[in-house]
This record gives sequence, C-alpha cells and structure tokens, in this order.
Amino acid sequence: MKNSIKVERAKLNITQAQLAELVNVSRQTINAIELGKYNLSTILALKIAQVFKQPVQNVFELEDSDWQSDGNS
Amino acid sequence: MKNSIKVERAKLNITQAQLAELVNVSRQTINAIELGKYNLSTILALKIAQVFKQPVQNVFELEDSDWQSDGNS
DNA sequence: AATTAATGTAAAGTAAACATGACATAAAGA
DNA sequence: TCTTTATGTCATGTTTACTTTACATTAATT
Repeated sequence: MKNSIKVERAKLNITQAQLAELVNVSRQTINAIELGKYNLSTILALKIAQVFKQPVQNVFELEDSDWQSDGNS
Repeated sequence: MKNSIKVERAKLNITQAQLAELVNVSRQTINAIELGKYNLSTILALKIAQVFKQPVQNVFELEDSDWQSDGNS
C-alpha cells in the first residue's frame, strides 16, 4: 500500500508529531505508517484522511501486490 | 465505527463467504467486521470498498466515540 | 560550529486482528 | 419436514499494530 501522508503533511505544514497528536497515536506510529512499515487500522486511516480533508483512497492507495496475499501486513 | 457491508452485499447479492473469498480473508473475519466486532486493517477496507465500487468512507464511517480513544479496537 | 527541531530506528511489551475448526441456529427450498 | 445454505459464535493460536523508552541522524537556526 502506498500513501501520501508526507505530501499532505507538507500541504498543512505539520510535523509527524503534530499529526500524531491530532489522531491520538504516537509519533513513531505516524513515522512507521508514513514509511509504509505496516498496515494501519481503518479507524486510524479514516482519522488521518479527515485531518487532511481527503478521501481515504486519496491518501492510501492499494497496490497490485496487496491483492496477492491476505489482509495483513 | 459503523459500516454498510450488509447493505452493499445485498446490492451485489453476495454472501459473507463470497465476499471473504473475493478479498482473501476467512468468512468469520467478514462476519466479525460486519457486526462491528473489530477494527479491520486499511488494506482490507480498501479491498472491500473496491469490491463494492464505493469510496471507503461510504462503507466505513467514523463515529464521534472513535475520536475519544486511540486508533485501536 | 553549536544547538535545537524533526525524523529515523531499535528493543521489549501488550492488545487485538486475523486464522482454523467446530458447532448452533436461522432461513430457504425441495 | 427434511436438507441445505447462510449466519452467528466460541476457543485456541499466531502475527502484527501500536506503545514506551531510548538513541542516532539529519535539517534548520543562530
């Protein structure tokens, strides 16, 4: 899964730590998600998309490889 | 978080088991998600929304209570 | 060049998302 | 009514999302 968190943060000019605070997770969690290290929960994705005032699909995009395995990782 | 999986399944006239197969998870997982028993991963939410040809926010909707706690459960 | 702010990374722990197998019940059709 | 299909649920197990603490690195400011 790809994401555009870094770009959207730049638009709003906020840091990872500030985004983390806005959605109530740790800064490290935002960092890991932004770097594609794991598959965040849907509630968190909805919150992040709402902060960015974007549809979820605009921030998080499926890749073809995501269809080959199951819902995890 | 609320969801409209049951309604969207009805539109397509597919069972929980069929949806499960389409997105490569177990039938029990779809059942639990549909009943709101847990907070599915974003990849899975994107897959389900894609099967339904709907935006994620149209299938999965944040509730106010989701903002009070953290990204989990 | 020195300090601060922002980001990246790592280790260890906890909670929860998933899987599988099994069974109970409800709905539907023959 | 009998059988099949669809849904709900429980128990057990594994994987992983997320937390916390801590430190290293990079970027920005003075």
